[in-house]
Amino acid sequence: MVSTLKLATWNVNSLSVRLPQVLDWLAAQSPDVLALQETKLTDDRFPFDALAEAGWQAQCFGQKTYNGVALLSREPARETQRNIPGFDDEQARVIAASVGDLRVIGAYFPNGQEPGSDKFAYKMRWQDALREWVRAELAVHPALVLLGDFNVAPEDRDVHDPVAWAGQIHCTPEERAQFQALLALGLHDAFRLFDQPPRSWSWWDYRNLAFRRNQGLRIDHILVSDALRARVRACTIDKAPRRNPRPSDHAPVIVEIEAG
DNA sequence: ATGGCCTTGGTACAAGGA
Repeated sequence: MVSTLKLATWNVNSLSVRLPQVLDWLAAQSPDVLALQETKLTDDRFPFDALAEAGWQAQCFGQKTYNGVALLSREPARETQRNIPGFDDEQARVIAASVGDLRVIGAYFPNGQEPGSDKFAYKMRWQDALREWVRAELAVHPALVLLGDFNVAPEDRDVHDPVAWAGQIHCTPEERAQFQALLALGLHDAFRLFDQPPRSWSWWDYRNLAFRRNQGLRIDHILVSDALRARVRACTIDKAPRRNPRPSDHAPVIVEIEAG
């Protein structure tokens, strides 16, 4: 029997609010690794105990009110790295660790707010730094997964209404070029390694009945390195948690990788 | 319609998200 590793990413929009849903989802899906974004918790408030009781190890890197990332895993994580080395950042957006034979980088990319804004410039600068660090990580760890909330819809087919969104945040040429520059390091969008249903999104606005109308964006991604590409068996978006009462606005994305 | 929802902080509403 060939065993597979299951990794997932989920922007939970407050781990305090979503903890019961995260525990339910972990029990149902039993992933090997779950990368969380927007935990919105300082590390002293991280729910280690509830997760440990359910059998999950946790590495966290949080801050008050905004951002915050974590890696949950069945097996202990090694060589944990918080944020991008050499890039001075007050915002908690990256947590990386080794699990099994994989290097796993969980990331919450800046939103960017509006093209031309200071926040957009930060989004670009942050991605320049991330890319150079990932390049170095790939040289040391060829079996690498970069997953998280990338805050970019890579192509028009990742947008429910490409005309309305043209040039808007998440859809600008600059953001899409950044995504392509990541792929150019030798990474692959795991979701697009497979035939997928049309109109597949990972985020739906809370407003306008957007989920019911399936009006969303695919902005949460899992990139796998060249060395892993042939081992990827599936990549899916799990819409079920978006149907929960009080859901996150994002759905989890899951990848299955043949064990090395 | 520069909207509509959700979360935090904090206790009214502003900021941020996408």
